[in-house]
Amino acid sequence: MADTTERLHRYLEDELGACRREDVDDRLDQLGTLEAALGTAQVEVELDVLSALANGTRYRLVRILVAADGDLCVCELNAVVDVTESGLSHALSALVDAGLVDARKDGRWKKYRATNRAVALVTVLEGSVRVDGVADGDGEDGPNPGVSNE
Amino acid sequence: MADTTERLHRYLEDELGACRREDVDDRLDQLGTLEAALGTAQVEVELDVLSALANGTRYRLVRILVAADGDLCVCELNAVVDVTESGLSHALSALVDAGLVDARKDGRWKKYRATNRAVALVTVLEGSVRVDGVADGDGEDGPNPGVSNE
DNA sequence: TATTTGATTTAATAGTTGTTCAACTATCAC
DNA sequence: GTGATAGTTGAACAACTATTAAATCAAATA
Repeated sequence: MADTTERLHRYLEDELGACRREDVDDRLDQLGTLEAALGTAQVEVELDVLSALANGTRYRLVRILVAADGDLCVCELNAVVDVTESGLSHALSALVDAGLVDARKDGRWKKYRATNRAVALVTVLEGSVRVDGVADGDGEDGPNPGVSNE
Repeated sequence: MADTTERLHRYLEDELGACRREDVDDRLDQLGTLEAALGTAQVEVELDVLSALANGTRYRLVRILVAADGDLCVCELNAVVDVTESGLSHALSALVDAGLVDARKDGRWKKYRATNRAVALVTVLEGSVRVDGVADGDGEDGPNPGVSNE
C-alpha cells in the first residue's frame, strides 16, 4: 500500500487535473483544521455521553425516565428493566456521571429523573430514527400515558 | 433482599399513606404501559445508531464529515483518523449501516458524506454537551472553516 | 443498640467490540 | 491480457464492557 500522502497526491491530481507538492500540503492543512475544530475535550465528553446511552439497559432507563416526565424510585425502575438491583445501580450511576439523569434522595428511597440533556437527545434520536414499518407484531407507539407519582 | 413487588408495596405505602394489593398492580400496569410505549423495534434501531456513534474512531469520522459539509474521499479520511485502512473501512461500513453516512463511488475513489441523521445528532449532542472550560491547553472552537473539494 | 430494608460498591467473570493482518475485489493504465 | 492502486472482507486476538454475587453503607424502626 502506498503512503497516505502519496495517495492523496494522486487523488488531488484526479480531482484538480494537476497537483503540486504544496497542493497536498494545503489539503492536509485544511483537513487538520477541520479536525482541530472538533475540540478534543468536547469530543471526549460527547463520547462519554454516547457510551453511556449505547447500552440496552441504560438507554431503556433513560427512555422510561423521559417518558415518565418525573421522578421514579429505584424500586419502580427495578420493575421495568431486567437486571439485578446491583446492575440497576451501576446503570443509574453511569447515567448520572454522563449527566443524563439526576438523583435525589428522599428518606430511605432514592429517586431519579431525566435531565434536559437526556430529553434533548432522546427526542432527536426518536425523531431522526423513525421506524415506519413497526414490522414485528407488537403494535405500540401512541400518546404519552403520563405516569407520575400522585 | 425483598421481592420487587413487596418493595414497591412498601414504597407506595410511604408515598400514598396506605396501599392495597391492587394499588401495587395498578402501579405495575402504569410502568408496563410506559415501557411498552417505547416500541421494541424503534428502541432497537436507536440503540444501533447509538452503538455506531459510541466509538472514538467512528464518532470522529462523523464529526469531520458533518463539519466538512460535503463529500470526503477515503484517502482524505485516512489522513484524519488514526487507524489502518482496513479499520477505516470497517468504521465507515458500520456508519453506513447505521444510516449515519452515505457512500458514493466515483471511479476508483469512494466518497462518503454525513446524512441528515448524523447532522441532527451531532448538532444536538454538541449543543447539549458544551464544554465551557476547555480546560487543557489546545484552544479550539470557532467558525466552521468550510473545507470542500474545489 | 440491634435489626431490617434500600441502595451502592467491589471484584470477578462472561461476553462483546475494536483493531489488525492477510486475502480479496474493482478500477484504471499500459 | 499484466501490473498497480483504491478499497473491502473475514478471521483472530486484544481490549474493553456488562452483569452478577457478596460485602458494605445508610436510613429507619423496634
